[in-house]
Amino acid sequence: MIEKEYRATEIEEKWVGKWRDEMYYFDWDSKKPHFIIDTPPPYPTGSFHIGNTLNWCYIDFIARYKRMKGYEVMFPQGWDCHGLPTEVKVEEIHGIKKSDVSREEFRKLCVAFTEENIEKMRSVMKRMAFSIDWSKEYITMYPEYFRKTQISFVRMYRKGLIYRDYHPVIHCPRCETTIALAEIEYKTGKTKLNYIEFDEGVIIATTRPELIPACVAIAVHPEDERYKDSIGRIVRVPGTNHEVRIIPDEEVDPEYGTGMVMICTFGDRQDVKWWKKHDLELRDTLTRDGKLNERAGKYAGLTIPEAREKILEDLKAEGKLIKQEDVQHNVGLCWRCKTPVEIVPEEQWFVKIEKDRIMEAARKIKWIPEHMLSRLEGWVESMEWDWVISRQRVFATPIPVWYCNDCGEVVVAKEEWLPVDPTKDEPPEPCPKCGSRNFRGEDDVLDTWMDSSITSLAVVGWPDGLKEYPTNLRPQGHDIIRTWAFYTILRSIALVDEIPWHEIVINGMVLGEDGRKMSKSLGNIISPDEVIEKYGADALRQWAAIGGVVGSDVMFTWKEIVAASRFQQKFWSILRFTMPHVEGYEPSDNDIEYLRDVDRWILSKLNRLIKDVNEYMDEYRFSEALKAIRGFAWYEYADNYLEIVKNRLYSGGEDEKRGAKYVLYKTMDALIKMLAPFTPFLAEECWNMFRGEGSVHLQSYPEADERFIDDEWERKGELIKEIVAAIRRLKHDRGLALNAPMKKVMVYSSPIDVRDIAGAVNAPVELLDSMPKIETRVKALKPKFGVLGPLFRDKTKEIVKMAQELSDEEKLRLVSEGSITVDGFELKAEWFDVQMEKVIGEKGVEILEVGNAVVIVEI
RNA sequence: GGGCUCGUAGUCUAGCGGUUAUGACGUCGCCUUGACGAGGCGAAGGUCCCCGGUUCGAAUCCGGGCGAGCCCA
Repeated sequence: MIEKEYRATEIEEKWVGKWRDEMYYFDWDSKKPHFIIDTPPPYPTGSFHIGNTLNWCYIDFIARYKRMKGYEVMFPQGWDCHGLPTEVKVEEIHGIKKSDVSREEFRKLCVAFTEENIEKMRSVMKRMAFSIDWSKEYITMYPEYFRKTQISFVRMYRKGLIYRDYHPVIHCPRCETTIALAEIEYKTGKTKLNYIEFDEGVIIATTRPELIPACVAIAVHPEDERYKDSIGRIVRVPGTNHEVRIIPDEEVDPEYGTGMVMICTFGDRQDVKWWKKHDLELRDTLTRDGKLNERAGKYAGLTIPEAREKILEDLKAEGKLIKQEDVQHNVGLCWRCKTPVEIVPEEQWFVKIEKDRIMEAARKIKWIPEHMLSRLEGWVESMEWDWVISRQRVFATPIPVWYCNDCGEVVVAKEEWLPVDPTKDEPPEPCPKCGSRNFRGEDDVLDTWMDSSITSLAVVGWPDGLKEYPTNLRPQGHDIIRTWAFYTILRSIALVDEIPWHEIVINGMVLGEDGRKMSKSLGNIISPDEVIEKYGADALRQWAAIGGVVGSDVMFTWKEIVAASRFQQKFWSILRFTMPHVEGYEPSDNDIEYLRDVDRWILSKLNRLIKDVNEYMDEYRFSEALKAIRGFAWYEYADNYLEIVKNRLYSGGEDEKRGAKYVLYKTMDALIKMLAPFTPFLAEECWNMFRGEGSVHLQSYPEADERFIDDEWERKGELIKEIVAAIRRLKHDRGLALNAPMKKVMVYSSPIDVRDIAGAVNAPVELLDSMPKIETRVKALKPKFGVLGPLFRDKTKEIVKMAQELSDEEKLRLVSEGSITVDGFELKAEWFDVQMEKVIGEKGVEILEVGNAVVIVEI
């Protein structure tokens, strides 16, 4: 006997323990068509969050579906390990700064920390039943992988796609180190906006007078009438012999200060933008410890605050400081020491961005949803400079380059030397230019996106033989179209001149129950573990499928989880009902002749469902697929079909049962299989009960059997269903139990099989050849004493008696005509509550109209 | 500020030129029917954001407005 309750969490844990990883291993030699997925390698934060869950659910639905459709599916899993957050976390945990220990030592701590985090996330992924091929796992911080990153660097360098140049970086003058954008803290403060005269009619406003020696241009808005004539003019920078030009730019705000702005290298990020855009000269006036250098002339050697004071003093003396006003401004501070950060130019490594080639490739890829391509398009068009790939950090892939200390030659590693860490390894050959063995290793490292943008190549064996390319599918979030998707396309065409994948499926973000993005500060975060613990992984997977269209943001709601787990219980009940009836039954086409109208009807509906679901799955429309399956199982199959055939199954003869058993078997088989990609645990448990052997996940996906799809059968079945529903409604309205027996049911309609109606409504049913004569009779006239009393006082009783003594014919006339005159007295219908009834012969009946059929019920 | 997406019942959502606008949750009645009360049978609930246009016909297409969200500055 099957248990009444479906205990999701218990059953799920059982299967997590039983399933073997080998079920999902990808075999290169398989003759089946291959389907290769370029799975996102998440950052190992230690927690697999609900956003990841949504993304991986989509991938798993696809992977499981494609496997059942006969594909050899590769669902690999990688980990994108390098990066600042881990460095910060490791410093926190060990109470150190990365400069306190050797690079090697610090790296080791990061690796150990990351390994722990990966393990935590892996266990959630296994608990979620993601059908990952763990034998294909890659971890970007390990030499096997970062060798690939380094090879990609070397190859692109040799192709002229990577070069070295000056580029601004953010620098903390106190820590004397470069920091990342993410490491800046912003603080609002007050400062003075200084109006400074450079030349007659050229007054600029600046909050950074100490950077005047770094001024390389002056900008005005091209439409600004005040300065139209000044454009192109050359002026001398005060306190220097340096001359700069006045240039036009739309981004100058004419309302701020004088509408004339000094561009210096570099005061802020806007300066960097202008510097690039107008191809301006570079005047670096700061030393790395926060002082002015020799380019600042007489101010050289002063600290930034000292220089500011001195310069203002001098300008004032010359009468060039026109006025000063208080303004609010945002100042960027080093997150560690709270010193204001500076932007300084440093030599950096770049990857060339070839916009046209990238867009040409992007357009060859199928984007789902389509409009996501425009996000990439807009991004590519707006890019202002090449991709800076060097970072001043430790935990990352080393740049495989040395500099010759004797002749300055840049020595890029040969591929066979890789992997390598130039901060500790020497190149195996002397300097090719001067023969020196005296090198300085590059201590900048690579941007993490350099690791993760070759995943599509790495999963198919590159660079040690590219087994198959492009891959089939990239699934990822829309938040990283401009990064991960963009960089992967760029690198794929740069390295192998081919698109990375045929299709890209974009998932949305997960919103909290309040409809806002999940965040710690809003306190609306839900962790997958919490949901799994309460309702199990299948319920969470159903939420992911049904929550929304692929690509749109999806809200997390507990009620959706509850609805999902209710469906699981319902499906379990269906199985529980089915099992005793199909015990020992083997389906055979010979049983088709025993099918009755309702059997044909539900089989047609089932096969239509199979057809639709195949289509939805092919188009990644998971919510429609699962909705269709759930709707059919619950409302068509359970509520209607099973209710109708129940009686035949319990009380019918052996031959009568065969048609129903055939349906039960075929339906159960198809439904379990179609649920398998969505609810792998429930499906497996049901399969195990139903078939007793094998795994549902190794079965073929149901294909529609066109023989059974038939509009005519559906119309007949639909009519039977409607008739049963109408009779059940009648019983309900009369306060009768739904299985209460009735005297007789007569059906006048096009020919249908009424046998199953009899069982379902518990009454003999007769199909009529002709419409019987139905008459209407007044069943009762109930006097309204509230009306009669005031009118007739003591005569009331006589009136009532008179009415009741009317013949059937007279009563009918009273009702239809509104009054009748008896012995000269006019009786009015409005004095009575009238109850009518339909009669055939002498028997009172109920007449129900169902579509074109008439149903006559004798209760 | 730029780009993209979205405004449909109390809430969330489907439909994206043509029947009575889909479903879920919630609300309100009735019912322990031999799988399921986490169930069954029924009911109420909508200016399909606003204004214009195209069309025989617009929730659906186009333009404008208002509002929300996401990504990037």
